[in-house]
Amino acid sequence: MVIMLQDGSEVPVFKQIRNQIVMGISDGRLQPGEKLPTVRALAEEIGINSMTVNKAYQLLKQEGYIMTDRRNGVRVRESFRMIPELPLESKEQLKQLVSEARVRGVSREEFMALVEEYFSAGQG
Amino acid sequence: MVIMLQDGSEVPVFKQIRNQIVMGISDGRLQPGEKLPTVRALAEEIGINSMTVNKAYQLLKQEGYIMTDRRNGVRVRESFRMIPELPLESKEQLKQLVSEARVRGVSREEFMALVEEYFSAGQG
Amino acid sequence: MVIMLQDGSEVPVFKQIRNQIVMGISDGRLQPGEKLPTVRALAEEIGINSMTVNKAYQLLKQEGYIMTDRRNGVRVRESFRMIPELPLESKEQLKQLVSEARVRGVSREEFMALVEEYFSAGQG
Amino acid sequence: MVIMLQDGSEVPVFKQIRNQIVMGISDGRLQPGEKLPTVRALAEEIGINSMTVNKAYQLLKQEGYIMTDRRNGVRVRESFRMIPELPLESKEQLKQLVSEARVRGVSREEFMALVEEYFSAGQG
DNA sequence: GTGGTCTAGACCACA
DNA sequence: GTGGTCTAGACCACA
Repeated sequence: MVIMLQDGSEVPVFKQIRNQIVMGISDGRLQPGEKLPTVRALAEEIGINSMTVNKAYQLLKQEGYIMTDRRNGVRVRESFRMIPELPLESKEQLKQLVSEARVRGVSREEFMALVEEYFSAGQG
Repeated sequence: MVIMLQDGSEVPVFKQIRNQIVMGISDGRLQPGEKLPTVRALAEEIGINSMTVNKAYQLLKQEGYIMTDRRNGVRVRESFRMIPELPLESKEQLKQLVSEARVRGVSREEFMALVEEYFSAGQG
Repeated sequence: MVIMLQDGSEVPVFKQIRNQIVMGISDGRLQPGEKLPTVRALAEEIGINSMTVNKAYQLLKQEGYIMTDRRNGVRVRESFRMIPELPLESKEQLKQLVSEARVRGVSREEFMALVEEYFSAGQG
Repeated sequence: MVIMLQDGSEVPVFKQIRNQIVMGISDGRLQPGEKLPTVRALAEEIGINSMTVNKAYQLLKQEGYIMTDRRNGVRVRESFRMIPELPLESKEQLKQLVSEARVRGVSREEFMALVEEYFSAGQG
């Protein structure tokens, strides 16, 4: 999976990496148990410092998405055993996005269509 | 409308203010043409630096949600003349939220239900 | 509260800081809502890099013990709303310590006495 | 006795092996004088590098739990001749665990109950 | 000033 | 080689 950094983004680099890996897992480009590039390899590939990759991996590990160990490098977790619910913070973000849509005159249907589209991405 | 700042939030204060005003407009608590408190008044009410409120107002003005004139202070715009579409950045955020939901095992239906709920908030 | 680093310790510096702050909260030397030193101040006081202090604070924040914001600096959280249970990892550690004690011939009573002593430290 | 490695654990493999053997001795699954598998045999059984098993055995030997001789291989010591006291480091760990418990609202009684449970494991 | 991010570079334990 | 830690130093947005 290719990680693409957005250049002028507000989102910090380590968060962008984290986000893209979560998306990769979500749409099936990254399979459970699949090996991720080593900290150094990814750092070199993207052209950033390895501490930054490390930070992204630490975050993903803490969130339960990946596992790191010195024997096997970094791998996507086999099972996520998370509560099947959006975290509160994500709900707040969604609420904000809906507000945004409403104010701008985006209809419920159009918004739903977007959600549909994103939900169907990747593994259908 | 009361602005409530979240204490330990990651979201910067100026952004919180901006977000809550957009939500207020979205759910009808703030009507088109309605007068907003002055920068100084709001700053005092919330107990923060007025530079921060100013920053929020500047952003809202630039986004086309409010307008200021020297005689009438700050008011919600009568009409927004915006393209009825989510900005690209918001779309990206939504995509990320959907990924997050999918990875966590939140179903399309549950996600849709949340969207429904938020869309119906306020002006129903 | 004074943070004391152990020199030759296996425990990484950022973890030592984290541990001592948790102990400080536990025994009442750090009160809910109390202000902690700034990242830079603590770094200088201990004589280490501020990134390391930052790392400790990030961890504490993520665990829900402290709050950081640009207005108020770093503060101990008012309420912890955690599940009143030891995390699995801590239970495993305790199990290991008990094994250690048993093998070495430390009696149940002696072990309990230690626990009592530590439980009574500080706020009695 | 079967050694089970935890996959994504923070605890290094050699330490996991050491810990489990100590627990085995503690709860009676390993008897004084009992023969342990050779380094190579255990390494093969677990599927790891024999250097790692060797490291675990070295540590156990140095701590006085096991002994090796060329003729009889590796065996659990008959008697441990240790001071019946927890090493300082273990005491510090226990102190930290108690802090953790207190901060999280785990009562003295609940903590004691855990200790009881672990003390009673195995040989009752 | 304050927390947060990022880099270049070094070093370490583990495997 | 691999993840992890730490430093010195720079820079940024926010307040």
